[in-house]
Amino acid sequence: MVTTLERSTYHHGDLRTVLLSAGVAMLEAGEPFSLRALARQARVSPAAPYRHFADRSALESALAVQGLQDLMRDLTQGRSEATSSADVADLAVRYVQFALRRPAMFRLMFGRECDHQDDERIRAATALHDYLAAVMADVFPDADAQALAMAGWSLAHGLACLHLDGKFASSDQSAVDERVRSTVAAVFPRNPTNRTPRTS
Amino acid sequence: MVTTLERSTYHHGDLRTVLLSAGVAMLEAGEPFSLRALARQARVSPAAPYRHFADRSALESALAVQGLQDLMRDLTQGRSEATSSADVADLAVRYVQFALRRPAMFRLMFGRECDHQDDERIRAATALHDYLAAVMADVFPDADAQALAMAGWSLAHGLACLHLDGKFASSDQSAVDERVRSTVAAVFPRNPTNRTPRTS
DNA sequence: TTGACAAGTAAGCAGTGCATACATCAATCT
DNA sequence: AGATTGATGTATGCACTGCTTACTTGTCAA
Repeated sequence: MVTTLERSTYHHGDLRTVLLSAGVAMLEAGEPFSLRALARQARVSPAAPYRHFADRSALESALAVQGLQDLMRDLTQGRSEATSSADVADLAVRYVQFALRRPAMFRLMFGRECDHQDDERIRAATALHDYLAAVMADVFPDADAQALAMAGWSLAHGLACLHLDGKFASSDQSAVDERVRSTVAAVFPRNPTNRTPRTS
Repeated sequence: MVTTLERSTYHHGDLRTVLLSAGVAMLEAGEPFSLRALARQARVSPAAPYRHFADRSALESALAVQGLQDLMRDLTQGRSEATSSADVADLAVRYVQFALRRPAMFRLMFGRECDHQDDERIRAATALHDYLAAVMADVFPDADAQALAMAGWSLAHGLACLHLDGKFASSDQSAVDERVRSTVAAVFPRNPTNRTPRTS
């Protein structure tokens, strides 16, 4: 007997969302992530999750969507409409902070080949890219916002990965922040014209 | 019976290097990588590799060292001493090409937390960073080479990861190259003074 | 020659993803 | 009301994984 079921009803109620939130918690805690462990935590048989997710990668994809939305929230919250050159560095700092604070989730989101058929996932990733491009268009109105968005995202992503990997000594939290900020400043030009927020 | 041993000698001869090169080949081929599969390919019992590697992660670390050295070779070869701003973009292109050409190896090298005790691995990574810093010092003699090296590496790494992940449509090889080049150009300043090669 | 040691093997553990067959419940349609 | 049916969970088992322990085999040096 693999699980002692103390549940009164046969049906779980809302297994899918329970699995997802348990999965998030499991990634947060850094525990080894597996379908069986998840089922165990939900007090459900090892095969039950397959009623809600085609396979392991589908579950991972769903978790990745959650992560992308969380990341998006981290990036957007607390930012007013006014944008300056320093805001770009702030975004990078938040991005790296997310990766270091939730390494397992970050790796799940980016460290494997993802399911490109998953509409929700594509939407979440696209939203992130679009937001970045909008910020860039605000800050650098005379430059190619798409190219800058790609550069900014790539730079932040690379910083996050390399820090996660320990390629750069990441002793202190604030030290990392400072390094990210100065790295971004090294390649991103100063805000040329401090415009008012765009009206559109 | 898990393996039919047609080997004449009991001892394999040079199992360690055979395992390593078989591992590289396996990553290249995109086959699922496992210790047992490796042992199978070397026509050796599943426990034999443990004579040469403490555990799976030690083997992976050794493979990652090979990958880092290969990457270093890709980056350094064909580059003359003369350095211009475009050379920086070239390095990024080569970096991304490496990742796209050998995705499994690239993920092995960077996609997991690595063993920071492995001296050889640290040395390989440091060599890469130092090389980059030297190039930056050549191309931008008036700037902070360390910061630029970090920015350059992060940018290239981020581009590689995001392309691998399919975050940017990577239809054509040359299209990817062009995009990488333009992205780097978007944030890296033009070469201020086209100096002669440094003499030191 | 022999004894120590390195380098293999055999067998088995716990854990994994996944497939199949079966049990149970809840809602729907006569 | 009562039968049917589909969704949801269970039981069981397969092939595979990393890893450990105990054993065997060959090599080399004293």
